[in-house]
Amino acid sequence: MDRFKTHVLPLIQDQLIELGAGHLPLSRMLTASREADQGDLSLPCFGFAKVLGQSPAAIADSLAAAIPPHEAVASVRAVNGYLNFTAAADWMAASLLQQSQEQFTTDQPRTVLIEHTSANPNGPFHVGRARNAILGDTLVRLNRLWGNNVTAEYYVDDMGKQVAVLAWALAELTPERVEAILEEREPVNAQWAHKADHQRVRFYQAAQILRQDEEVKNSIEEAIGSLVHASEHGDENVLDAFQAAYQPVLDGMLETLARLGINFERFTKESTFVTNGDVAELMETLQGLEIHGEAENGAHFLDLGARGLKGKTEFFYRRGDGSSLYATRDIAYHRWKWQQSNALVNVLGEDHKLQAKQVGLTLEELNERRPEVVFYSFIKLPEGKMSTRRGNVVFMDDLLEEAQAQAATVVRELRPEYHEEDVIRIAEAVGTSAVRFNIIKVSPEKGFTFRWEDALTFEAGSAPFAMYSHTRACSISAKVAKIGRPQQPVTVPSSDEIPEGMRSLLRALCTQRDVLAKAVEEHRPHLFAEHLLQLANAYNAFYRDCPIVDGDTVNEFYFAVSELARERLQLGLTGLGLEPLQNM
RNA sequence: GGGCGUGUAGCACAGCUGGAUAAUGCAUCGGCCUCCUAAGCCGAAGAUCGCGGGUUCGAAUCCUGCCGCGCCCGCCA
Repeated sequence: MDRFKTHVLPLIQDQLIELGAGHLPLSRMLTASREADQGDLSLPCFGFAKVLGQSPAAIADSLAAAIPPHEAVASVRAVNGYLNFTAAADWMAASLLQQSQEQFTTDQPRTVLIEHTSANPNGPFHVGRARNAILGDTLVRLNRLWGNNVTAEYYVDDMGKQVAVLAWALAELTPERVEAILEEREPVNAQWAHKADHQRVRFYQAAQILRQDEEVKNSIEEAIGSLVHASEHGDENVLDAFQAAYQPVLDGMLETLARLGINFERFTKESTFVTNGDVAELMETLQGLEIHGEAENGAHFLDLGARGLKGKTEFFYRRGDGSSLYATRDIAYHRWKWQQSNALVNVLGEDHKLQAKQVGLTLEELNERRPEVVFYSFIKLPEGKMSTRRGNVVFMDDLLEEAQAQAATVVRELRPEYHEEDVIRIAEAVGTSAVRFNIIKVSPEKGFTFRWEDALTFEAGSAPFAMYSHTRACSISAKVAKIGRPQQPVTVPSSDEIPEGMRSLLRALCTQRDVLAKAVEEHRPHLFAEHLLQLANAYNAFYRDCPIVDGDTVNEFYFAVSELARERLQLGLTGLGLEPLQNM
């Protein structure tokens, strides 16, 4: 509706200048109407009352009377001090049918580096980690849809304690010992027994249990501590051993993510910045800063209280032994990232808020910009927080398998005529899409409790609902293709010949681009998800009210609108990582 | 204790850069398959917007106090 606004704005502006209120920020005041029956754009006239010395209702009335007719405007009405504009259906249809691809994407594309997921490679991907990956990948997709040039990057934590624990366990424990330690827990799901992430996490979990054991914990701690120490000083043998330990796990995790349609262009290892000297150079630079401080044992910190940080203001970036900390490496990483891209977006769990603030303030201290960060609240289970260490998790592999199975049950029931291979293909698309949508439709800062019954809903308000509208459009498309008829130009009928069911569809099609722009600029994919449901819903009303094929005759105008909607539904589904099936 | 976030119908959730009758889905109740796929459509009922104060012509939205929940406050990652 931004295009509608560009037509309406000058019409009002001229009248306001005449009335003597031309200086007010009209563009900001003219906003989308809240209810569909109010129109498309509304101008509250309360703000003019004081300046003009008249009641809002009187101002709205006189504006309504003075606005000249315009092809884009169906009606201007004054209601309760509001001036409501309704877009003309024929104008919407005509401008939508003319719009080219270039007009849909941004005219100022950015180069954006989006870092997301970056989960420690110590075990299978679980639902608790999924919000990051799904949020991040959706941001990647929406940015691309908007015309931005995007790199999706996974920052591999290849030198921390978690990897050290994994490497230690793989070197020191036998499979038999591991299973003996874990006998209280559920065994590995046989279906995933071949996947290294599921195999190796057992070693990790066993080690975590041993680390609690009074008899051996000291010696283990010492062994792991020396591994961590060596990795932080860039010991290549240790780093190689770490990589040998985690790479198969990471590969397993990526296999899971790929099933959800999530892929990365680049993997950057944390240790890179230690071995190439960036971290050492960074620490030297930080030492020269005005806010630098040193503790008794030789550890270094910055006093970020001087830069507005509240609470604990000392930010330690160097240990007493001279080694770096995770945040220090993260700063080096960010300086490197700024050389790759002119916009940085990070997707982080809310537990990283303080850390991100420290990194951001330090980057500013170094005359770099801070990245844009999208924080999300954790996904918990009804029983509580998920944890790989404790083993109370829902693995993504299990969830996707279950989703597919449930979807297959539905398909078999609804479409008994389908062949089994089609059932599986459709069920896979429906299952993975439903899982993604269930998570992406909720705004990230909201706490999220994972429930099987929510994740596996295929009704209105879910991914399959939107996918279903798309298949309806596809089947019309196929039906029309089969009829085969001479190509003729589409003529848009006058507004009063356009049924109500089509109006809501035209409106939804008109607002899609505005919503995409907002979702991308504000990093809020759920807005776009919400809109896709609206679009699908509007398509269903159109489908009901506007029969396209009647025997051998095709209503060309309806068909053109249906085709546009089909393309836009497909675009919306793809943008959210949902699979646009032809039939389901 | 301090910082950040969150609290909206039975459940889940949108709206939060102030504006009209607080949107949507599930669940509940009723209607629609000789008709382009009913994973759909139409309708009904359901909300002291956590509680108290304040600012404003106008507050779910802004400020403030309290209460509940989450995360953080490591020379861990």
